[in-house]
Parts: sequence; structure tokens; C-alpha cells
Amino acid sequence: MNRSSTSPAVRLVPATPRGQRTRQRLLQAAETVFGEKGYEHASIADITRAAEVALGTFYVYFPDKQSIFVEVVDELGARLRRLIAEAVAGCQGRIEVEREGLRTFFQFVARHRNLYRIVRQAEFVDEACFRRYYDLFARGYVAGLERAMAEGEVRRMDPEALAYCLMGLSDFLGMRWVLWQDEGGGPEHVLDTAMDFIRHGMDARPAGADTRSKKGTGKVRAPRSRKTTR
Amino acid sequence: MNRSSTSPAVRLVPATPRGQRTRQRLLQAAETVFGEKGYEHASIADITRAAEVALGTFYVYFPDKQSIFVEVVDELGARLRRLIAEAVAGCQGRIEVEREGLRTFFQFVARHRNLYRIVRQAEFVDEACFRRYYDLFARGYVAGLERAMAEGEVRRMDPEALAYCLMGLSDFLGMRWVLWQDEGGGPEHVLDTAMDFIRHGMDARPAGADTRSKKGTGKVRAPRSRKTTR
Amino acid sequence: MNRSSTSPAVRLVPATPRGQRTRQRLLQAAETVFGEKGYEHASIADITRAAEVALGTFYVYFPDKQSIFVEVVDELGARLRRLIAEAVAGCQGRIEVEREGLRTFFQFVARHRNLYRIVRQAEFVDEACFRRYYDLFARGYVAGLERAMAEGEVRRMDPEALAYCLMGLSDFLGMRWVLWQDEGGGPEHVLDTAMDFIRHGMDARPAGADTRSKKGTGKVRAPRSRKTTR
Amino acid sequence: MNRSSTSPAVRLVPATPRGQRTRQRLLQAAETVFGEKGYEHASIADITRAAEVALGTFYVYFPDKQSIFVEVVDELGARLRRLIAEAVAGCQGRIEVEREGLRTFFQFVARHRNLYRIVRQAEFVDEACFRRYYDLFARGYVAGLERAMAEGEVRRMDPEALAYCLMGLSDFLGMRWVLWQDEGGGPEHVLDTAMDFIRHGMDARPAGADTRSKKGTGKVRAPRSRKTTR
DNA sequence: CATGAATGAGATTTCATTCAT
DNA sequence: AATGAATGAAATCTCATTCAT
Repeated sequence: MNRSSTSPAVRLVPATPRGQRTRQRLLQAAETVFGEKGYEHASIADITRAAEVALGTFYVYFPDKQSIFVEVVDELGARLRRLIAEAVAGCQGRIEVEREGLRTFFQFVARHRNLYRIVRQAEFVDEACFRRYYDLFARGYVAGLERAMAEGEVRRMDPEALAYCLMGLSDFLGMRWVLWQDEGGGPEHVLDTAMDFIRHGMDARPAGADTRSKKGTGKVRAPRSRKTTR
Repeated sequence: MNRSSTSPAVRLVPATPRGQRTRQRLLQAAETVFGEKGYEHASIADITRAAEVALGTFYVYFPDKQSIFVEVVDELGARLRRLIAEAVAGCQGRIEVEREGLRTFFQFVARHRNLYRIVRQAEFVDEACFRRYYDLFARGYVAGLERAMAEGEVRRMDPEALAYCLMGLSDFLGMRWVLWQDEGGGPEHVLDTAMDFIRHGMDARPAGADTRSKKGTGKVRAPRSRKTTR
Repeated sequence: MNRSSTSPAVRLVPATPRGQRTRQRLLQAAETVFGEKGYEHASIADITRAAEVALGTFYVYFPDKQSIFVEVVDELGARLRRLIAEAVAGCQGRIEVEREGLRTFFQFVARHRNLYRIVRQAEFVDEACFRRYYDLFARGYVAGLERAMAEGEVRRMDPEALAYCLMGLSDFLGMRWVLWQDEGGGPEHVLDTAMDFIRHGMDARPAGADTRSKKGTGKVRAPRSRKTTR
Repeated sequence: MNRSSTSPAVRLVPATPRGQRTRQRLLQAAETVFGEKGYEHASIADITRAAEVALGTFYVYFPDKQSIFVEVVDELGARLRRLIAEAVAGCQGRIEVEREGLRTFFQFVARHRNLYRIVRQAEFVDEACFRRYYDLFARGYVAGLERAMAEGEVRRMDPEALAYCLMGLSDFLGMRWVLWQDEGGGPEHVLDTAMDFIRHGMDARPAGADTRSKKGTGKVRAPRSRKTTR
């Protein structure tokens, strides 16, 4: 139970274009079905039905249910990371990066309401895939934070720990106010609150001297060229 | 799939002491088995085997698999909340409360390494039970934070949003440094980093002169540069 | 393919008499079905249908198709060996033993026309079980032959090799004249021929007193020109 | 199940040399694969993979799985019969023929260790093919034996029954000492024992003085007592 | 209370064969 | 001739739940 591959498995690419199309159809269908029913309750038959191919066709492209699931998760993660990287590309300052990243994440969740269900299932389907999902996010985060620390924009602290703080915080807010919503001021309000917390939490001039002297140091950094890999 | 009861079902308590014992045995076995195999892969037979009772006996105490699972989750949550409440009872100041709460949580996770697996499964088994788990935590949190805000110890902000920030952050740190550990300075170091982030994040005097004097520890240990860029 | 257990697996005996009955019904049905359709073409459903129990009931008593098959083979072998042992018990002299054994075997084959099909399938289902079948026969044979040799009734020769000669010969005659029959004088005639061959083949006095008298014929041919079409 | 053709089907030979090569490759691959996995577990895909051609190519040369199997069996039988006929061609006397035939058979089995598996599978795939295999052997045998009986070299007895005796005996010895081997003096020793049994079994002078002197090797090694009681 | 036999729906997986290219 | 994608029937096995004892 929970065989787990340390690295994303090599995926055979079908020889013909027709095959490629079918494979894509299956992946798309799988994302939908896994999101709706959850991994355990999603049957291969559900997937092929959604993809409008015969049951046996599934096994032409994937050896089993786990494989296609892992691929779905990996792709979902890659897509989200790419999206955030793009959204954050033009930002000025780490705070802006954080806000933009968080906003993009909330949007993604709103559009892919099954993201949580899928990623969290991964923990039980393929532990390595699950960890990989967060690990890859953390790497980008860490790189960006280290740069910000080097430039004096963010207080010096363990960047990976900080990254997991920010990821956990985003994750829970997205769950509570995008997925569960109902009441509560909605994403925008929560985003403001979160940013208030985050800004102070990582500010390079937490309190005291800087602040006070803020006047003098007024110039503060001039963080150019963000290019946060994230 | 995922019938979800809005409120925790009423649980019958067996009349005889022998019955009570059997019921407890089943609950205990269920926690272990669910933690090890996950809800879907855990069979009633696994549970009764672990509890050393006959298969049919299960249905004397629980109407179905879902029920015992929900009860396991609810009890786990209650136990953890109680533990934290006790640990935090004697604390001075919100920061100390946070630190003690986080430490207690880490300890609990270390001792109940299947906590995450069980709680997260709940999302797919009984959505209401899952939300209840976090909601009950959040309530306690909110109450505490509101008090701290009233006393001017914590900056005024949406207490529920702040609660979810703190819960998410704890959750991810526990996952990364208690469950997955391997490298990284370990819970203590992470605890310090997290507290640094939290303190400043919610400090009532974000750039207050006091701060400095208030916490001697304020300087925050110099985090060995991670170089996690990897 | 062809997992093979070195020794006959331990068989759990059902707790209740009702269970025992069901188990026997399954074994009986399995023998019939395997004999008729062959191992590969016999489905578990065929067996449960023949036994008049539900499909799932099969798995209460046997972990898989292979297990019940192995048990069928083992029991078939045991039954046949017991039968032969009994038939041979009162015989005088090894020749009589051989004849009686052969006759009993032919009878058994006539009554269990699926014996061959079942045993031979074993080679592909569980190699160990297959060998065990012949090995257990051989042991009994060897013991008997050694005794006969010690008593000067049978010529001294490797008893195991002789046992396999006799087993192979019986096997093929049974196949040809009991199973395939059609023409050919039928079992009795073949039995006589076989006994003639066997008697001389293992006679302790290959060139005994008789021969001497026969001396006249002694010179015999000088057969060149083989060209045995064979 | 077990459609059986009464006579070997007519086989189309491909027009082009390239086609012929492909067909041969398939036959060769089939022999290997059937031998390794058994008929039922060998898939057409296994065969085409081993032959390094595409799946569809199979059906250019064979109408179905059964057909190629039957052809493999028929060819294997023909090859073995031809080999034995050649080996036996120059022999003097029936005994020598038997010995040479047996030796050749053992050699063939040693080199084609899957012979047994393949032939025996035939019983379940195509009964006619299976019988044909033995029948063709028996015919050659009978012809040779009748000649030897006519020449007074072999005792008069039903030649077909004798043929099946000899075939069964060879079959079992080959199985036990060539395929299973492990202990036991090995083919040579067994060959001597078998020949001792056979010679006396069919000798025209059942107790002829000659015999004794005829074969120096007659002494037969003293077989270590088995002690296999049972 | 406790037991364990029985059920049958449902899920995954295999594979011979067809067919369009 | 050769290819390889597509099919769908069939088979094995699991397991929550029921029920008679």
C-alpha cells in the first residue's frame, strides 16, 4: 500500500499523434474524475468513460491507476508553479511578490476546486509524489527568499522554515476562504489580513531602531531585478 | 461517497463493563489500522483482528466503518485540544502561549505519527468531520486571540484569518520537520524560526521600541544559512 | 507464473461443521471443473456454481485458484496411492503386486477420467506439487522394490530408476488404452503384454535354469540392415 | 476450449523471402515463449516482442494463437523423430537401437528443456495435435519392433503396447533424470539401468544364457539404498 | 454479547483480435 | 508487408455487511 517512486517515472510517449491525443484525453479525464470522486472511489472505468475511450485503452497508456494519478498531480503542481512564477515576474519587492503569489494561488484554487482533494490524496497514493509537490514549491520559495534576505528586504531566518510557514498559511487560507468560504470577508479581505501578518512577520526592520530611524534610512533598498524563480 | 453528518453522532455507550472494554479495544485498534493502511485500505476485518475480537462483534458497537472512523478523528482532535489547553494554561503572554502550543503540537505529532494521515483521510470520508476538526481548533484560537487583542498584546486583525494562518503554519512545519524531518535543524530550531515569524507577524507594536526591551531573546539566533537553493 | 511451494501448504480447517461441509463441497466441485475445463479455463465462478455457493464464499476457504488446485491434486494422489496400497496388500510376490497395482491404476483412471488432465496441469500451476505427486509414488515403489530385491525376487538395479520405468510405462498405457482406447485389445490384453514385459524386465533370474534348456534356440539371428524406421 | 483439428492444417508459405524470414522468427520466438510461460500465459504480444516484429504482424502469418502453437509442436516432434532416426540408422541389433534412441532423446531434452512443457500443454490446447505427437512416434516404433520380432530378436508381443511401454519409460526417465536431475547417477547410469530392464523385458530368449555374457556392462552399479520407506 | 460463515456487487487487469494507416 | 492503437469480454479478488447460532 502506497508504493512510492522516488522520482517521477519516465513516461512513454505514444508513437502516433492519434495516440498522443488519446493519452491527453485520459489525463484530462483523470483530473476531473479524481477531483470529483477521490482516488479510491474513482474507477478506471469512470476515467475511460469520461475520456470516451474503451476500458482497455487505458492500459495502452498507463500501467495502472496509480501511474496516471501521479502524472496528474505532477502536472497540476507544475502548472500552478508556472502560473505563479509568471504572475510574480514583474513584481517590485518581496511583499508584492507574496501578495501576487497568494492571489494567484487563490485564483487557481477557485478555478480548480479539486486541487486540494487531488494533492491530499497523493499522500496516500504515492508518498514521494506528495512530498515532491511541496518540495518543488519550497525550492522556488527558498530561492526567492534567500535573494530577498541578501538584499536586506527580508529578515534573516531559516528560509526553508519560512517557506513552509508561508506555504502552510496559504494552504489553510485557501481551504478556509476559497473552498469553504460561506461567510468571512472573502478572499480579498483575507488576503489583506494575511499580508499584514506576513509583512510584519518577515520585515527586515521588525521593530525598533530602523523604524524609528526610518526617516534617516528612508532611502531603504532599491530592489531591482526580481526575477524570483519561485 | 462521503456521506457527511453535520454534527457528531450520538454514541451509545455499552451497558456492561465488558462491552465498554471491547468498544475501547475496537477504537484503539481502529486508530492504529487507519493510521497504517489508510481508511480505504483498512478493512473491518483488519480492525477486529487487531482488536482480537470476531468480525461480527464490530457491528455490535458501530453501525459501519465510517462511524468508527469519525469517532477516532473526533477523539484524536479532542485529545490534542485538551493537551494543548493544559500546556498553555499557565503561560504568560500570547507569545508564550503560541510557543507552548506549537511545542505541544509537535510533541503530539511525534508520538502519534499517524495523526496527519488520519485527519487528512477525513476529508474524503466525512467532510463535516474534517471541517469540524479544524473548526473546533479555530474557535479556541479565535477566543484566545481576541482576548490578546483586547489586551493590546496582539495587533487588531481578523482573528479567524489569523487563526488559520497560525494553524496552517503549524501544520506544515509539523509535517516537514516532525514527520519528514531528515535534515533541517529539527523541531527546536524550527520552533524558534516560526516564533520569530509569528511574534513579529502579530506583534501589537509592529515597529515598537518596546519590543527590543520586552524580549531579551529578540535577537533571534543567526540561522545557519541554508543554501537550500538546491 | 508458476509460484511453487516446496511443501504442501498448511490448510486451515473451518471452525464449524457447516464450514467444513462447504469446504468439502468446493473441493469436490473443483475436481470436477478442473477435470472438465482444465485449470486455465476453469474459473472460480465455475467452481462456486458447481458447489452451489456464492462467489465470495470461495475466498473464505481458499486464498486463490492455485491453492484449491494444489489441494485437489494432493488429495487425488493420496487417494490413488491408498487404493493401490490396499489392493496390493494381500498379494503374493512382486509380480502379483505389479499386476494388481497396474489393474487398480487402470480402474482408477477409468473412473476418474480427468486424473491425467488434472495431474498434468499441475506441471504448469505448481511445479512442486507436480513433482510431489510422482515423488510420493516413487517412494512407495522404491520401498517395495528394495524389499523384493532383498528377497531375491527382483534383479538388483537402481530401484528409483526402475520405479520411474514402471510408472512411466503404466502412465502411457493408461493414457493409450484407458483414456484413448478405441481399438486395441483393451485394458486386459494390454495388462498381459505389460506384465510379460515387466516380469522379464525385472526377473531375478534373467537367464535362469529355464534358459539353459532353451539353449537349443540360443544361436539366434545375425540381424544386419537395421533401417529402423522407428 | 480445445478446438482440435484432426489433421495438421495446411500451412501457407509466404511468397517473399522476407516474409519467410519473419514467419520463421515468429515460430522460433513462439517456441521459446511457450516453453517459458506456458501456452495460456504466453501472449501474442510476448511472441511478437521476442520476434521483434509488431503485434499486428503476427496475424499476417497465423490466424490465431492456437495455430502457431500446433505448428511449434508438430515441428518439434518431427525434428526429434528425424534426429532419432538418424542416430539409430547405423545400429546393430534392436538393443543397440533402443540405447541409441534413448540417448538421443535424453540429449534432445537436455538441449530443449522446454520440450516437455510444450508437448504437455498440447493436451489442453489441441488434443489431436497431442495424440498425433505420440502416435507418430508409436508408428515408427511399431514398425521397428515388428521387424525385430519377425527376425526373432524381440519376443513376440503386441508391438503397439510394447511401443507405449518404451515411450512411457523413456518419457519418465527423461523427466526425472534430465529435467529434474539433482541427485541420482545422471543420464548415463539411468540409461544403463533402463537398458538392463528393457533388454530383459523384450529379449526373445527371456532367460537366455547369452544375455549374461553379451553385455559386459550388465553388472549394473549397486544402487545406494534409498531408505525412502513410505 | 459474541461469533464466523455467507453473500454478491464492484474494481482492476489481461489479452486475443480487429482495423485503419 | 508491417504497424500499433483500440476494443471489450472475461477473470480474479476484496470486503462491507447480514444473519443464524
